[in-house]
Amino acid sequence: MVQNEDAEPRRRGRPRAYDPQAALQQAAERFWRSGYSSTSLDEISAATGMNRPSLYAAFGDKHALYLKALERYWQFSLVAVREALADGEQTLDAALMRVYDGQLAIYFSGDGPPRGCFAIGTATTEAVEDAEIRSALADGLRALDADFEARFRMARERGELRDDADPAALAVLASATLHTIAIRARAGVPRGELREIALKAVRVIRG
Amino acid sequence: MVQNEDAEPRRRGRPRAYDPQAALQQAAERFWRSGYSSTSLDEISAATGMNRPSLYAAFGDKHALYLKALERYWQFSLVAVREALADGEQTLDAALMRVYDGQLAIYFSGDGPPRGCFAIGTATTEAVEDAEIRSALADGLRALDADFEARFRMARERGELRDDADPAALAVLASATLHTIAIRARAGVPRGELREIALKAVRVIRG
DNA sequence: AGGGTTTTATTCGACATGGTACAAAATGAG
DNA sequence: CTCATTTTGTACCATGTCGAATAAAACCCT
Repeated sequence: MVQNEDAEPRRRGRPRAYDPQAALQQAAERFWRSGYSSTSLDEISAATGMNRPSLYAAFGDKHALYLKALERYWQFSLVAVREALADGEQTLDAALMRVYDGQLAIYFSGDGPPRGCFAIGTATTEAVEDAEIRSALADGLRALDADFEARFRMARERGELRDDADPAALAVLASATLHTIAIRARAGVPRGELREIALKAVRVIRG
Repeated sequence: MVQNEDAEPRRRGRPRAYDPQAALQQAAERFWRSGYSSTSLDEISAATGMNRPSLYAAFGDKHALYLKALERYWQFSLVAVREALADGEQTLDAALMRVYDGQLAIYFSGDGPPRGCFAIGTATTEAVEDAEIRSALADGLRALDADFEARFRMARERGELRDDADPAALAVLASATLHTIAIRARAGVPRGELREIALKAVRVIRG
C-alpha cells in the first residue's frame, strides 16, 4: 500500500505520463489474451505506452504485475455478479441469467478473439506451481460460490425452491455452469451457444 | 502418421535408446504441471532422458510435441470416461460417480501437487491464440458432452429420468461439474471436497 | 569386415526475455 | 534562478530458449 493512492497527487518530481490504473487495465488485457508466461514485458510495455523501468517502478516485477491485474479482474467480475444478484425483485431464473449475461459480456469484451474468464483462463495454468496465484484463484472461486449460495438461500426462504433444496450444492452447480462457459469461450464456442447452455442449466438447477 | 508405429521394430540403424511412448508420457507430465509456455525443452529433455535433437527428431518442435501430448491425454481420459459409463447394469448415479472418481484419480495422479485436467488446465490458456490447440480442446470437450449425453438418453429410456428430461442439457451440466472439479483441483481444493461436489451435483442432475 | 543407416551426443548461434544502470527531462520548493 | 526530487528513455547485461549443424556411436545387411 502506497500512501495517498489518489488523494493530493501534487508530488515533487516529474509528473507521471500515464494513469497507473489505465495501464494496469491494459496490462491485464495482454495477460488475459496470452496468459502469464507467454506475455512478455515488451508487449505490455507497448500496450501501456510505459517503458519497462516505469512499469517496474509502478507495479514491481512481472509476477507482481500479474497478481495486481488478477486481483483487479476479480474485483470487477465479482462486482458484476453481485450487482446482477442484488435486485431482490427479480425471480431466481432472471437473477441467474443476469449473472451469466453479465459475465458473457466480459468474456466477449474487447477486440480480438473471445478471451473467456481471465482468472480461469490464465491463473489455472500457473496455480499448480505458484502459491500466490493459486490462492488468488481459490479466493475468487470461493467468493463466487458464496454469492450464488446466498441467493439460493434467499430463494429457498421465499419459496422459489423446494424446502429440501441444498443452497450450497446449487451454488456449486451455478459456479460450474459459469466455469464451463468460461472454458468453452476460450475454446471457440460462439456466444449464442454459451447463452443457451446457461439457459438450460438454469432450468435444471431451478428444478 | 508414421508407417509401422509398433509393427516390426527391426530397423536398420542405431536402435532408439528410449521408448517414444514413454517419453511422450513424461513430456506430457511436464506440460501438465507447468503449462505449455513455461515448460522448456530442457526440462522435457531432462525428464525424458532424451536430448533435444532426439526429441526434435521424434516429435517435431515444441508445439507439435505439446499437441501430441494433448491428443494422448484426451484419448486416455475419454477412454476412462467411456469405461466408467459402459457398464449398463449400474444405476445412473453410480455411473456418473464412476466417471468422477476416475477423473479424480487422474487429476491427483503422479508425484507433486495435484494437476487437475491437463487439457482444461493448460490448453485453455493457449487456446485463444493457437488455432490447433483451440480445436483440440474443443474436440475433447465435445466428445465428453457426447458421452454423457448418450448415457442420459439411455437413462431416460430406462425410466431413470423423467420423460421430459433434456439429455443434452444434463450432459452439459455433468461436463460442467467435471470442469469445475478440474479447475478447483489446480486451485488447491482437496480431493475429498471435490468428490463431495461430484456427489451433490449428481443428486441435483438426477433430479 | 566394411559400407550404409539411423540415432545419439556435443556444440553452436541467433534471438528473446527480464531486470537494471544511468543519464536526460520535467516538475515543485526555496 | 537553482537545486532537490521524481519520472522517463536509452542502453546494457546476464540468462534462458529454441532450433540446427556436425560429429560420434550403434546397429543391420552384404
